[in-house]
Amino acid sequence: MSYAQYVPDDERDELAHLAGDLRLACMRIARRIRFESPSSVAPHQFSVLCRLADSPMTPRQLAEIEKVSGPSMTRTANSLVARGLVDRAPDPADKRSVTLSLTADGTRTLREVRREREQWMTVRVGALPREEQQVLAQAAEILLRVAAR
Amino acid sequence: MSYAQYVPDDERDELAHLAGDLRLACMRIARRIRFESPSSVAPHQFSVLCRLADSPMTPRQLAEIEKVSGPSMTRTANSLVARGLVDRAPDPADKRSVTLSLTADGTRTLREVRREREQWMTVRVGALPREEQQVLAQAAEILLRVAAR
DNA sequence: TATTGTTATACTCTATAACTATA
DNA sequence: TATAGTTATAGAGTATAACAATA
Repeated sequence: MSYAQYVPDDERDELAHLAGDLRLACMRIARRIRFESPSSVAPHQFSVLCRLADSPMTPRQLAEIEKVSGPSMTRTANSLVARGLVDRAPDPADKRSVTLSLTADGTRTLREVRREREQWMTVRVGALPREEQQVLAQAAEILLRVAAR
Repeated sequence: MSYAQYVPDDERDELAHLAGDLRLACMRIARRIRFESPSSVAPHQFSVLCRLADSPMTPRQLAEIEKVSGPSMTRTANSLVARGLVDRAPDPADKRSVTLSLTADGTRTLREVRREREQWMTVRVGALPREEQQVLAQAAEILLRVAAR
């Protein structure tokens, strides 16, 4: 833990305050986007579609990344396959394994859902003055790095 | 919708891009904080504790704010009352109504959970260079306003 | 008659344990 | 024997409909 090292009290307070504000803002925004962007795919389904958009994967890989159990991922995958958004193909090399991938319909649906969700943020950021948008542009780059750590 | 007015194409693209990045960053951060801050209270319980920390409320008010049904809120409140984090008191003026409020234990638990969640962000923001922390400090203030819109 | 809250019931997503097929 | 995936079953969360008590 990097807090063993000496940091003046007021700087630590400032950092804690900044971290607290950022966490609160991110969680509130995420919550409102989830609530206020009515979507045809549930959050856990959306996550899976996003992963599969990066690359096709096995159920096991998806379960590990999404931190859910194997049976849960089977269920989620089943619902997406049933809706025609995901394709389940047997692996020719290893007959125990299957590969999940987005269908054309899945790709289109994912794009639509993303656009709906972005709409929430676009409306609000668009209403801000130019200078604040520029601050957010710098912050967005930093926050994406933070999210990836 | 404010997009009826004329905005040059490249500015609109920039805005869409900024909004997209911000949404992605906020949702990823929120997701990781939820996943990686193992807490004894589930997300929906945490939300209710936060609301009750602001002020005592009836189940109906909570259900409306949290956008869940009455019976769902009854269930959530029951679990929190059973754990001693929330107190359910009959309203002397209107005998149909009850008032939910945090117990001392509930207040303490809420404070602990918040600290755990802030820890995730504190570690990562603390690792950034001074200049980036200053950008985030400006951004935090703006984002809190955005979250409140 | 309208409102507050609860109970009854059902659906979804989650998990663990047991099972099948393949390596 | 170990691994990939599914099926079986149960536990929480959600919802709607029906009910009780009170206004």
